Amino acid sequence: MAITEYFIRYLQRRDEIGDKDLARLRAMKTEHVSFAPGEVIVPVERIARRSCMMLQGMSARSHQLVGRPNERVITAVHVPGDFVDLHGFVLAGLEHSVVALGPAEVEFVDHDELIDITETYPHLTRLLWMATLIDAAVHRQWLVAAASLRSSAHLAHLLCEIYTRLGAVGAAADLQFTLPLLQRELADILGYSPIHINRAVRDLRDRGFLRWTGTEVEILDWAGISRLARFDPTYLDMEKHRR
Amino acid sequence: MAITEYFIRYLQRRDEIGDKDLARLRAMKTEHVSFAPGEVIVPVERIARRSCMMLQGMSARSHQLVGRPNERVITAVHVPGDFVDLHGFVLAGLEHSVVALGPAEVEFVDHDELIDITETYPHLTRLLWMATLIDAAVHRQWLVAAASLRSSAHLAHLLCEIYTRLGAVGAAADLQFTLPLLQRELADILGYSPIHINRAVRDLRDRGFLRWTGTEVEILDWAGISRLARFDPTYLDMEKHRR
DNA sequence: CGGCAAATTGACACATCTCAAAGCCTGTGG
DNA sequence: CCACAGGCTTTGAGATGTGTCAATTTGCCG
Repeated sequence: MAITEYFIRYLQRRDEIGDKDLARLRAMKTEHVSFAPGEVIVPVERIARRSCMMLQGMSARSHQLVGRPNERVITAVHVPGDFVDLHGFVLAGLEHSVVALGPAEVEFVDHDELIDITETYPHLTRLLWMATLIDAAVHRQWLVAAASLRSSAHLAHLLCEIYTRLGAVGAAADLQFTLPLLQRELADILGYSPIHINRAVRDLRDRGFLRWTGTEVEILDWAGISRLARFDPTYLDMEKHRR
Repeated sequence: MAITEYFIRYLQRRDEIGDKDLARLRAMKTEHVSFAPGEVIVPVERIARRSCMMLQGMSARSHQLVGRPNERVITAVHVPGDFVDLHGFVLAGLEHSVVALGPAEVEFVDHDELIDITETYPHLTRLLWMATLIDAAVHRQWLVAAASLRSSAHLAHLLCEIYTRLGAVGAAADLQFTLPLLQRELADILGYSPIHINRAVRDLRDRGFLRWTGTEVEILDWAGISRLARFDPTYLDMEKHRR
């Protein structure tokens, strides 16, 4: 199996990749696996031996709350092209699990491959590093959104971000996309109760910002919704730049 | 000027550093600069040419809200030993500024030094990468805390984290530390109004968890306060581990 | 001693949570 | 083809946490 072309697009959007680096990427051995909605893709573990890239569908980093077995917090959502738990390669392990949101397909990569890359391909190493830093920038933006936006605007921000990230790798266009998330999952992501999420969805619908039936979302007024969310994609670092 | 020994302690706590790597670290040229409370240490900029390490005092990553000039959100707090804006080396720039909290001293490092390290010292590179990933793990934990804790517990979590991080580099002990933060700054960090922060501080005091006068904090009941905050330092990744 | 910024307190408004119930899809089995 | 079951979505009403505004007190520094 070969590495997902989505991830190569993710990188090429942000920097030039030399022929040798590209060849090394394409030579990475990966294992393709499919998951049903809600399945655990990567469990909490102290020592990880492989990491996974998102190929189809979406996944989430899920933090179980101690002493409250029915509650969890989702701190990241991943779309095709994301190297989901690349950080598990450098950290001592993951303090969260990765779960499928809707049906999902991923490619697992052995850490042996990553060690080889970091020993011999410095520029490629910086690009992998970059991918984890963009995740961190997204975390920061979520903190900003949580502290500064009310529920409807907060939800709007998430929608703007996901659409932009899908669009960046060619997985969405024309202001339409598939969002395989239950309202309960949106609640875990944004830190509200499911009931409040429902009201926020209705609010965005009532304002004419979007159509949303089942898992299909169509944004009707991008200018309006991104203004409400104060969405500025700079943090996604999507410009080409020498790294 | 030589690199801060605090940062070396930060790394050595988490992995063995070979003699060559250590020598390379100590050979890094740095520029020592002091800042007054509230001063901008690193402005928002599209292309950074150097990064800074915290030497004394504290600093914060401050996000200015567009259209609301008097509001900001703080997404990270840095203590001695932290490589504050190392991520600016790999990203196209910073989407936030770094400001001094109280009087602060930092060491600036040219990115030329970091390029050299990433080209020639793979293990040291992974350790620098690790430092940025621990910052990201802290971001995630802040997201979890924001979504799952009420104000007093949320404030308690911040105090537990800062004390633990200070202790990890030998900058605090005996459950006492200096916290050079105004209540207004705590509000920007935790996403509450300054008035509500005040109530949370009083609550923690009233419960007998701590003494807090001016910038001096003394924790009287570590077990109690860390239970309230559901504080588990695993995310700080403070165990030795081959990276 | 005076002045100013920060910390503290009170009262009320608003956002969000919880509990409870009703409506709506979708898959399944008769 | 219909009836049912189960999970998800939607709605309502009251409780709680937090924000805002206004005023007072404290503490520091000139």
